[in-house]
Amino acid sequence: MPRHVTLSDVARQAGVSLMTVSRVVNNKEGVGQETRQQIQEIIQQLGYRPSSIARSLATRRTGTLGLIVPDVSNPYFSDITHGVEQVALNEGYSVLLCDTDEDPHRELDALQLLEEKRVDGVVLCCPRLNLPDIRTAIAHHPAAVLINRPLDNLQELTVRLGAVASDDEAGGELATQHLLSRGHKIVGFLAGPVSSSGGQRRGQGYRKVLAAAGIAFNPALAPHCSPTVEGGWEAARQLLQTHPEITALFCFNDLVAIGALQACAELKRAVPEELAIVGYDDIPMASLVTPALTTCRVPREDLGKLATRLLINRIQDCCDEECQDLVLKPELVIRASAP
Amino acid sequence: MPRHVTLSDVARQAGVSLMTVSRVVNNKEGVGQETRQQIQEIIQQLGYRPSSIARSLATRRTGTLGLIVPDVSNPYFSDITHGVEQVALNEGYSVLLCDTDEDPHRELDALQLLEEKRVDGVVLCCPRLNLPDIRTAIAHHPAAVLINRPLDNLQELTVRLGAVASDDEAGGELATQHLLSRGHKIVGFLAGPVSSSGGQRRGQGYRKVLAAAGIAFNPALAPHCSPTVEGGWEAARQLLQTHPEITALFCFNDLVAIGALQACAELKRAVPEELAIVGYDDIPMASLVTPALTTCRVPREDLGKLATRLLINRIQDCCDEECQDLVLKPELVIRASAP
DNA sequence: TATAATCGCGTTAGCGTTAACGATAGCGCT
DNA sequence: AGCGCTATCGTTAACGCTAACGCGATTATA
Repeated sequence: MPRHVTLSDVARQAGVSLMTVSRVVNNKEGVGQETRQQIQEIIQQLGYRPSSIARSLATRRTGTLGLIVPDVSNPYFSDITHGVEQVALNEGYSVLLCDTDEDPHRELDALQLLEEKRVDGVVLCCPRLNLPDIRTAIAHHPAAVLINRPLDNLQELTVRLGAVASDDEAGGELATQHLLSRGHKIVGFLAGPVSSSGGQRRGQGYRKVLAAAGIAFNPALAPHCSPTVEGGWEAARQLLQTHPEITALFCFNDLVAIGALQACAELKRAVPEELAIVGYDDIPMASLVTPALTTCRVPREDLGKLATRLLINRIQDCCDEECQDLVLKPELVIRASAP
Repeated sequence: MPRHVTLSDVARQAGVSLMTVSRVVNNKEGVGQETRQQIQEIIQQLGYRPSSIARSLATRRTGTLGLIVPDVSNPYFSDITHGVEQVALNEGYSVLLCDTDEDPHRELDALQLLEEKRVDGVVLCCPRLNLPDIRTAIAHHPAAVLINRPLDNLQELTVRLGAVASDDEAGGELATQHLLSRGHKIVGFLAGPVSSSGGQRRGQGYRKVLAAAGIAFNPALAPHCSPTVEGGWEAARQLLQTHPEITALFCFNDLVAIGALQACAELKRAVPEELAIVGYDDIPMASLVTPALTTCRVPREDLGKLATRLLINRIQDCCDEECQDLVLKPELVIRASAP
């Protein structure tokens, strides 16, 4: 590996000054047509590539964003990542990815790492960290956007801050409303983990719609469960046996809904004829099970895209007032499991 | 945003020279116990964070790896990404992610970008680029490892090179052998896209095992199809109607296999009783459809991990001869669709 | 014609860190 | 005392680039 070609190499070769070459490289004005072309040729010929790090040191900006996710191999986060990547690339930024493996401690480490790398901003996705730690770690960054975590009282920070989230309450309303509009009176809710704030918000939507329809909320119809196929299977089995009067089921997420489907198959309850099922997220799998799942589509890629646009706005300091704390509405996708 | 604390700030505050502080920061020897402790305190107190870019400029290494994937939102690649991330973090590297959106042109751009960013090495995952372009673009990088692309005649390059891949031929053999061992005589093969080298290698394994069993290969039983659920559905419908004597089907990937499952449901052919089906990849969905898919598990995360270890070896120049071109064996996962 | 404005390019001084070498003081040993 | 050795610390010069200013020559303006 011979050492890289530098600006001065090019300058010497062309018989001009450093700055002239620099101006050509960066497409800045102040160079004559003739000189410019000549320099461009020499750049080509020598295979010169500007050093991003030297430039960063001089300009005090890196053109790099940090992205912190709990687990890229989770489709939920990989979709977000994909969205972030797209917008970043479009706007001329690159993305330094940090996978924390669902470990809050690593999240903190990542935040520090990104600080040393002097990224221009950070997208912090579904942080598992507690608020105080987020606060102190984020404070040193020039800009940051949170995904799926409310800003709470972080506004006081000097960092340019933003947040985007999907509106889980609206999602819960959407799903429940759909079931009621199809004539169901007794609607169960597999609520997911107790600690899930997303599940809580979906539950709020569920109860709100029930209340509006004059139906009393019955806690026995809304048991918690782990957010997996097995969790859904167990909870559905239990619920359907103790409360056979249920005609519709709103599930914490699609995996839980698939578990419920399996339980129905075993209990010989036809879906959707005897029991309608609605999931949440619209993961790719949702459309492939039989019957295909009616579900709430969370715009994951859009979350990533929006967060990144917001972040870049913050960085470039064109902070429109309106986009401080954005919320994306989910969309109901109607399929065979609850037509 | 006040400007960052620098080494000289700390040095001034502590009344020592720059280098002394630098030595403390980097845990190098040559500093007295007392001085060291005192400097550490000042570093804490001032909240000093070393600038990775300034350090990179001085040391000519960035501690960053480039990862190029066609699409992070594809579970196949997000699993690989996860593996890369894990090993990189463990070894003290960070990862600059480039999502090319399946566009060869972007792949080239990414390679150039990473060059300007002066990454220490690149993992190039399932490149869609043609060989000459890969060759020239990769040549400027200090080190590179390819995933799922043979080195061919790239060895001549001066870059430290490596490659890892999953052994698709072995996978094809595994699947076909399993079906034959269960007594099947007439085994179809949904071959995937014509251009897929992976599909070709799986087909080689399929034919090899057939030949070994004294069964003549019949091209009519191995149609191509697009690598999607729909592609599998169409091809399976067609094949099963024209060749009802088939009792087993080996599919290009799990999506195709799921398509085949759907076709069977429509054609009233019971799986596995009347038709055994084997998929490929073992995506999360494979275990959730009914019946659950027997499939070849490709160790995606391991691919990423191994590639990264290989790359870091190359970078640190401890190139064991043996690990130039590694191949990972897939594993057969037996489930209900072909017990 | 004098004055100002513009264009094309060069000079200088950093950006924050480390490599390489030098310098000093203290210590043990003969 | 003289010698060398080590431990501790400082000095200098990069690393490759850009911001900011400077300066002469050409062109527009009064």
